[in-house]
This record gives sequence, C-alpha cells and structure tokens, in this order.
Amino acid sequence: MKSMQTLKNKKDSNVRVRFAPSPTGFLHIGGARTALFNWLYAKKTGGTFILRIEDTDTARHQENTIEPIFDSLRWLGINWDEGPGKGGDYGPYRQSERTHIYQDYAQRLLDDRKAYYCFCSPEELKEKRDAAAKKGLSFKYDRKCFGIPLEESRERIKNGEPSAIRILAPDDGTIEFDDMIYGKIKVNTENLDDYVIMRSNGLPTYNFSVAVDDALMEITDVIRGEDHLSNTPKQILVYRALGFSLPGFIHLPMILGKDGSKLSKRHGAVSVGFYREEGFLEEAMVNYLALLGWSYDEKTTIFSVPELIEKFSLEGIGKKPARFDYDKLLWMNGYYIRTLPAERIKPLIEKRVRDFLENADRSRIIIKTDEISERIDRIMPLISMRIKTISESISRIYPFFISVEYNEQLKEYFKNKEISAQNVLEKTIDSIKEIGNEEDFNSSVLEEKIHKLCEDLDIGIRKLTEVLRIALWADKVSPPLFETMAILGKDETLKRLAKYLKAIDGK
RNA sequence: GGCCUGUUCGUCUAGUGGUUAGGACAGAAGGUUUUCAACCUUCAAACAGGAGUUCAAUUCUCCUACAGGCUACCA
Repeated sequence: MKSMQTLKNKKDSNVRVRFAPSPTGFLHIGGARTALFNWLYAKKTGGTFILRIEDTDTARHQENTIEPIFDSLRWLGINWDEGPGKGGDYGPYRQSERTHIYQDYAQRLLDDRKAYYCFCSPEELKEKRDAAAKKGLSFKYDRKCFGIPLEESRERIKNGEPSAIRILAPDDGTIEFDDMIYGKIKVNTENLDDYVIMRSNGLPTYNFSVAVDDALMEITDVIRGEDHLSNTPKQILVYRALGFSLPGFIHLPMILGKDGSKLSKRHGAVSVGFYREEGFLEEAMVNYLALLGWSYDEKTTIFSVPELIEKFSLEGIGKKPARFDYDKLLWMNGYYIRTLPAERIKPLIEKRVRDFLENADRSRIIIKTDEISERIDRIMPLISMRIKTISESISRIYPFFISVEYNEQLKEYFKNKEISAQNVLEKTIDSIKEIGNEEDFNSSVLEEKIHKLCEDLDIGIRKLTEVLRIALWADKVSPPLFETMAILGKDETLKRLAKYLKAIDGK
C-alpha cells in the first residue's frame, strides 16, 4: 500500500468516501442518491471519491452488468477519483479481484480463533431455521462446528469436504457506534450470531468484504443507505476482530415508492438510465435526488451542481424516509428545460428529431436535412416552456417536419358549428396570399392580417384560430399559431389550409 | 417473531420550550392569453395517538399505533 503522501498532494483533505454498487445491470435511484451524497461530500471537503464494485456473488453477476452503472454515474456527472478505469493506490477496486485479500484476513481470524470452519450444509441450516421459525423463535447459529479443532477442520477440508468460515460473535457485551444521522446505536451482541464470512466457494460475504475493504481502502466516512444500519454491528465485529479502527457512519434515509413501500420495479422506473432515455436532464435529476433526504434551508429548491457542492452538508440530512415523487421530478425537469440556455437543450431535441425522421415515412417529410438545425433553433423558444421532458418534444413539434393528416373527427369537427370553416379557410388563404415575399411572412405580419380578417368577418379570434390550428396542426393544441405559420413558411402554410379545406369538403 | 430505525400539509421539507408552524410540487380559484403551456395573484392543506416533565409542549421523556430495514454460504 502506498503512503497517503501522494494523495495528500492531490487532495486538500483526508476524507475518503466510496460508492460501492453491486453489478445489477442498472443504477438504481437509491444508489444514485447514495453516490451523489458521497460525491458531494468528497467535493465539499476536497476529499477522494472512490468507486468500488461489490461483485462477490459470482452466481448473480455477469460482466456486462456493470457498464450501465458507470454510464449512469458519468451521465450524472459523478466521476470517481479512484476505481475501475481510474486506478488508485488502494486497488484492485473490484471485490472479485480481491479474493486473496479476504482469504488472507479470514485466515488470520481462523488462527486467532476469532473465526472457525463450519461444515454444516445449507440444507441442514435451512431445516434448523425453518424449525425455529415454526416455533416462533429467532434462529441463531448453534455453533455446532465451533468445537471442531482447527487441525481436524483442515484435514476434512483436504479431504474435499465443503466448508464455510464463520466469525465468532462475542456472547455478551454491546456493540456501540455513533451514526452521524441516527445518533448512538447500541446492540447487544447476543442478538448477533456467528455469521458466515467466507462461503464454501472461497468467496467472502458482503458484511466481511465491505468491512475489510473499507478499512484497507482507508475510507474515513461510510455514507450509505439506512438499510445498512442493521448490518453495521456485524461489520464492527470484523473491525474489532481484525483490529481496524472504525470509520464514521452516515446512514441515509431510504427512498420509498409513491405508496411508501420500498422503491421497486412495480413503482415504475427505478433505474437512472430510464430517466435519461425518457428525456430527463442530468441537472434536474441531480437536483431532485439531492433533495431526497437533504435540504439546505426553508425555501431553496433549485440548486446547480456548484451550488450543491458549496451548500451540501451532512447536517442537512434528515432521518425520515422519503417517497420518490415523479411529479415533482417532472416539474423540476420542465423548469430546467425552460431555464437552461437553448444551446444546452437543442442538441437533445435535435437528436430526437433526427431519430424521428429516420423512421418517418419519407414521402411525408417536408424539410431538407440541412435545414433541420436552423428550424429547431426557431422552434425552441416556442416549446421550451411547454415540455417537461425531452422525449415529449417530438409529439409537440413533429408537424414542423412532416406533413399532417386529419382523422375523421377533425374532418367533421366544424360540421355543425355556427362558423363556416370553409369560409374562414378561403378568406385566410386569400389574405395570406397578399403577403409578399417569404421575408414578410413573419409572425407579426401574420398576426396583423389575421386580426384584420377577424374584424372583416366579424368573428372572434378564438373561433378563427381554432379553424386554422386544426388545419395547420391536425390538433386542437399547437404551438403559438402565428409563429408556427412563419416557421412552416408560406408555401406549407397555404398547402395545409388548402388540404384541410379539401378534407372537409362536403362534410 | 427478534433486533434496529423513523413519524410536521397528499408529497419533499423548514422550524422553535411560548411562531399567524414557513417554502416547493401536486390541487382549487382568478388574472394574462390565438389553443396548450409558461407566468402572476389568491385559496385550501400538517405537528400520528396517549401519558409524563414544565408556567408553557409540535419541540424533551416514556408507551402505543403505524411504517421501513436487518434477521442468507444476496448486496
């Protein structure tokens, strides 16, 4: 292990925190929040943020299940100072590559009689557990294998008998630690049993590997979900047995689903990747996540990342579990879409538009490829305050790029209305034709024309625009009409008015 | 079942031994308006329950209820 000196040169503090996901194929909302808080704390203190992969369960983890987690972290802007792909003086950073380390430390425990081999089969244990449950008792390992002399155990292992290693939990006494959020936690050791630290396949279990790694990686503050609060005493057993000193513990309140139960797939999307695909901005995601269990003052809800780094503090973390409120996230995303500079949002929309056109009926496309970018520039101010996600943008603006079709309902929409849609369309066409060149075909000229037309026809502007809106947009809702016409251009505008006129002919 | 933890508007939360208990989302009403949004104004909305400590408890203590977590050779 290298000295801290090299790190101290790079960092302003000794704070070392880590995010330790297990490769599940995606980054969970709760995990993202944990990662964010660790990262913010590191940034705030000038400390080091470490990424460690907890992949000790080979049965469940395949290699490619970690990449999406890296992607999501990077997307959120949570980059790590040490970890996979980054290196560091405390590696390797995948637990699957640290097996020999756990075996070594387990061996020390064995030699010190602080751990012992266990030959009980999983089936046998399950039976005992079930029997205890049936009697309404809590199961605690009966130390059946504790008495087996080490030499005999080694002999049996040499003969091929499968064995696990259990840590010896003290019979009496208490484990006590200070959680920075939840305060003093005290547990009587009689509630702890001799749990397995090394499986029969030679790999460590979570509570062992996490303690060994946090100690060896010199983690100063363990920031993780409250679901680990109950595991902490078990890990402290390891720290004690191995003579490691304790890090600070900061347990974050859980994130629950809308109904108050643990956030899971049935609550809808729980992966960060989903929100990214849905068109949520990382700014909104980070801001929202930061507010789940943390708050700064009584009024501020919008925080940029630099502001979060500046204002974040462990003291602001609450202890009450928070429900994940999709509506508020949506609102916040909409807020960022309409507030952030257009150049930040435009590429995201442009990508969606190009993907959309890629799959669109070519005969309906009304725009040249090299005109898309400029058109989006003009559309942006019309929709930025109307969408809450980027993915939603397509449904709002596609008629700017492909021709419209009217369904039966729209064709008959004005059938028995007091106004004559035919008349409105014809008069509008005449009026618009009067506008000279394309340059004059702008929203203010159009607005003037249409208002004048209303007067001439003695008809309310709402009535008139309703007709035009359906004709131009094939919908009862559209971006502001005059701007829309200007963007579509004179030809396309006239084409659509005529098309709708024809569509309602005889209706 | 055992152990651990939590409980302020529907939701995220601020807050204090004496406050009109504050903000944000969502909701309602109104304004603005070419639709829809956005924006502005206003309204409604909370200290889980019960004891105790105290001159005074939402705030401190205990109990109950409810909720969540852990209780695996998962993490």
